[in-house]
Amino acid sequence: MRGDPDSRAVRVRFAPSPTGFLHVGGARTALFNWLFARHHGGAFILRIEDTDLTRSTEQSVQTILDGLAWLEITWDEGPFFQSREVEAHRAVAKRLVAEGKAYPCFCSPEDLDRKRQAAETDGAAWKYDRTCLRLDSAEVMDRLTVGVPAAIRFKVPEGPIAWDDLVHGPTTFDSAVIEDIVLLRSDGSPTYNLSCVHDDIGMRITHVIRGDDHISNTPKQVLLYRAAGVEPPRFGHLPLILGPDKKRLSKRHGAVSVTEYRDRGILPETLFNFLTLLGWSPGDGREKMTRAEITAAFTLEAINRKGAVFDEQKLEWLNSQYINDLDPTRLADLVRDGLKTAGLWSADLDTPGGRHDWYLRVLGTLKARSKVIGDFARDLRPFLSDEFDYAPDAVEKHLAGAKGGGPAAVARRMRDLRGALAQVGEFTEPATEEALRRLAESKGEAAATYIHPLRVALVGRAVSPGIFAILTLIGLDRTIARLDRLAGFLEAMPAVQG
RNA sequence: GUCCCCAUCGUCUAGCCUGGCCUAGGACACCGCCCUUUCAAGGCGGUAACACGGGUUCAAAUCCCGUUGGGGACGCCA
Repeated sequence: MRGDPDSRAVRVRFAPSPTGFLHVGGARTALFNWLFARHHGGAFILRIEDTDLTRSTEQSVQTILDGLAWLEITWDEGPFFQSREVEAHRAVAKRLVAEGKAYPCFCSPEDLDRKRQAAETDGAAWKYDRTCLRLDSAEVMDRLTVGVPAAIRFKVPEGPIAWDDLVHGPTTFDSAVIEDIVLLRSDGSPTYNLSCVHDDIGMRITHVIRGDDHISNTPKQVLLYRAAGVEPPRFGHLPLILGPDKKRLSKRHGAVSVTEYRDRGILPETLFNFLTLLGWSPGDGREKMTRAEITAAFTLEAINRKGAVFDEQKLEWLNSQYINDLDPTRLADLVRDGLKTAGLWSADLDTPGGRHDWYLRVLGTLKARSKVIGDFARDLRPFLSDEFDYAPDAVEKHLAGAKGGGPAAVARRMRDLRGALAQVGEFTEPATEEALRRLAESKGEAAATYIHPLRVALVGRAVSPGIFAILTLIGLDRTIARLDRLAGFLEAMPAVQG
């Protein structure tokens, strides 16, 4: 009931201020609006709230647009720029003054700051003291004609303010705790609450869905709707996204911008799905869902009232699931840039007939254990280049360790293995596996004592996909070369170790 | 400080509106076992929560009140 849209077609908006990047919190707000619109076949409108000219930048607008596009949160109308409506906003403020619902305020920001600070040291709550409301009209005229800078304040009427929140249910404020809202700054520029209400009316917004941090703005806006003689839209306040310390997610928690997650190798479908699960669930236990499934299941009444901690580990888990589902061609597209910066890229990886098919097979074996796209540049190195280091933990565990009998014993096994592998007719997984196992058996040793050092020789690490898959992907010649390189390394080891 | 919001495993949540099916279900993480070739992946299993106190009721995680705790807002920012 709470969330059911009435007979009017649903019209919602996302209204970011372009003063930085697209924050995941903002993205989630956009997402829920988008989902609500799509679920009800309504319109999703994008409005850029750039009324703070000193902080708004064109670059930030672009970043926000890019972030939304990347997440495929598409808008039906806009982007509209709030700054274009400035004249209309001023007219509204002037009309309110004429109607006696607002008044000029000559208090300087410095004066107000001083009073605020004084109140704070007294431990008292600060609220504008209406100094300028008490001015007689002659005094006001005098100051205005002399050109004393004046802001316009809305005269907050007495009485309770209530609305039925789409998420929280009935919510009430006493107007006694609300100070007279500044509508126009002394330089004549409109402020947030005025602009927001005016534009929402103009755009015929039916549901305002935004973060919990806006709850205290809502009574002010309800007042402005009343003053305009317009029925307010429905309001729904989303719980905040929190950091691990349960405080509002912010930069000090690490990555918070959509772009950072993209650059780190989180897939857009992952972030979309994950953000959706922060404060909402379909109620039937499903977690990994397509956007169509999410859209179909989405309702506002299923939204939680409690803030949700952004769990990076779960995000990466979800991402690993999505990576595993990726088709090889798209995966190759996603990995390409990372390979280029790592200097591992060559055109024949993309050329059918070149190493393309082989490359796709390599990607296929690696993807099951990858959490982020960035993992691939690291894991692909031993396949695309002969230049890679032996990881210290792998050296210690499988080359130097007493378990393998020390470097000399390892060297002997690898020498034998080199010979055995060279004898293999067809260099396939079963054939190489059989050769290795037969060798180990003939020596009365565990296959693992051959496999581990071999892995270090081939990829330089203690972890990898199945060793025989790697072996065949790397091929006989390069395997031999790598075993030789390992032999040299082992020989030098005692000296290196001191 | 004032106002507002919130309260189920460490985390995301199901259940709450319409009390009984809840000795509270799922997922991430963690631990163990299996598979095995190490880690991972996969399979199986385990540890782990109704903040507290009153009340209503035959019966409360679910309804009411209070306490405590947490968060947010208190701008001529949006």
